Amino acid sequence: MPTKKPTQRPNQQPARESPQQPTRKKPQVTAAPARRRELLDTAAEVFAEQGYNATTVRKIADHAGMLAGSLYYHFDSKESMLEEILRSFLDELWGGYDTVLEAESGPRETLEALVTESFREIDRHRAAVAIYQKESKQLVAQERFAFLAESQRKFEKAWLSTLERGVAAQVFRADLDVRLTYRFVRDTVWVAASWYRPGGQHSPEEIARQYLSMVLDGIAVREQP
Amino acid sequence: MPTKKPTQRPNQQPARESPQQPTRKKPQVTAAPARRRELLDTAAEVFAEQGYNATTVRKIADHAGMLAGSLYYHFDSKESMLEEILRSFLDELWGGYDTVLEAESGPRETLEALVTESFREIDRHRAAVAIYQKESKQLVAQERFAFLAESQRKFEKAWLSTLERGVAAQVFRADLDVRLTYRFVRDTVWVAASWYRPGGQHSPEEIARQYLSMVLDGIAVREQP
DNA sequence: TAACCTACCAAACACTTGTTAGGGAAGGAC
DNA sequence: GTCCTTCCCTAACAAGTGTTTGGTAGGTTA
Repeated sequence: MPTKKPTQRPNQQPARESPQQPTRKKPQVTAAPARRRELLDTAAEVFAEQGYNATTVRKIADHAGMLAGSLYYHFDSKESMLEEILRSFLDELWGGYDTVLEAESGPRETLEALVTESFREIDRHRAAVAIYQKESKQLVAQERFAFLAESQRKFEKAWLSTLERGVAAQVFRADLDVRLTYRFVRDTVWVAASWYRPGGQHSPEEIARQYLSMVLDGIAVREQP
Repeated sequence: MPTKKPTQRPNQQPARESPQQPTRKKPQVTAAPARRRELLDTAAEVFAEQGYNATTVRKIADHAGMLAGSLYYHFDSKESMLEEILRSFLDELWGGYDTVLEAESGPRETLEALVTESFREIDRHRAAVAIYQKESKQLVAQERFAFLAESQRKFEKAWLSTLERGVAAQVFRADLDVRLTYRFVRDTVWVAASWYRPGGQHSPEEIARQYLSMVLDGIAVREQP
């Protein structure tokens, strides 16, 4: 009664380059990643829109055109979907961040690059970012999501050290509480994921430019000589 | 911490013959507000900490030292608790905002007053603000929570007009997208509820002061002799 | 004294939740 | 053809969900 017509989709390649062990019924981790990613993407959309707890596996299955039980052919559990979504997002995020940090530019250039990179990630992983924002606080308590805490520590260290370098180099103001500034910049950037829509009138780089202009120079008109 | 699980499978059919009886007294709306507020406060804490959907009425009852069913002596439903929490918060918020707006000060003073008032509300209604931040987006769709949408419109109007007045008066920069600036300021302020803890080392006014300093003047050092 | 009200408990109810077994259609491999 | 793998469906399960009903201890009033 509550089920819809399952949509048949033209199948793709049966990529099979690695002969499986005789272990039965566990294709989840090694199966063809195409359909897997597809399902994870739709799951991420629903998670982001309705919240993780309010999202039932039946809703995800609906959006994917299949039934709830069928999801368990691809994934171990609802929670493992969430974990994989967040993991792959953080992996890519840190790929970009590490590149920026290893460049060892000046503090202002580093901050600009971090902000720009962040908006690019929001552009590419809008759903994952929204989920991260909403749920990470409750998830870090679980052992399974301990990698979130580690990421947060790295994150804080990267931003704080950049800000402190800037204060030392006298390019950032010294009269501000650095931790407050950190939270200010961090939140300012990431909250954008809640309203940002890819394909809008502003590119990620353009948004980053304006945000940086506000954060660095403020919104007040400067007194001119 | 007594936890029982009396769930049973087999069906039962107890005698049930309760015809039209005089409707039971429903003191929910008119009862002594003391206990009511007490329960709403603990409910708000749990909602804020665990998220509305992840919070069961049994958890709320646990925190209040009673059983789940007993909550229904005071409230109609779980949802009505949420509604009352958000309603009373918004009522007080607009009490403060309207006072600021009716003063009709200059744009910069108005913005400063709005930000300061916002941090005061975060200080007084931390839980409600956190709930509002997390859940309002999904709630506005429901007719019951239409008052959230109305509040958002008023909110946006108040901030946007203040910013536009400031641009016209040449106290705020004209080269920025006003809507982007609005979201920037709005998010910057309210996200603070996610990490702010009352009784910390910074008073709401002090936090407002530093935030305003960053938003208005930026975090970069100004070039000055 | 009895009647009444307040604020709770105890126990269930109907429904939803994530999850699991078993099965089967489609298609390539042999 | 037969075998095997992939991918999904049908149909249930047990635990958990918000909520309702009836009852009751203790205080207040008549």
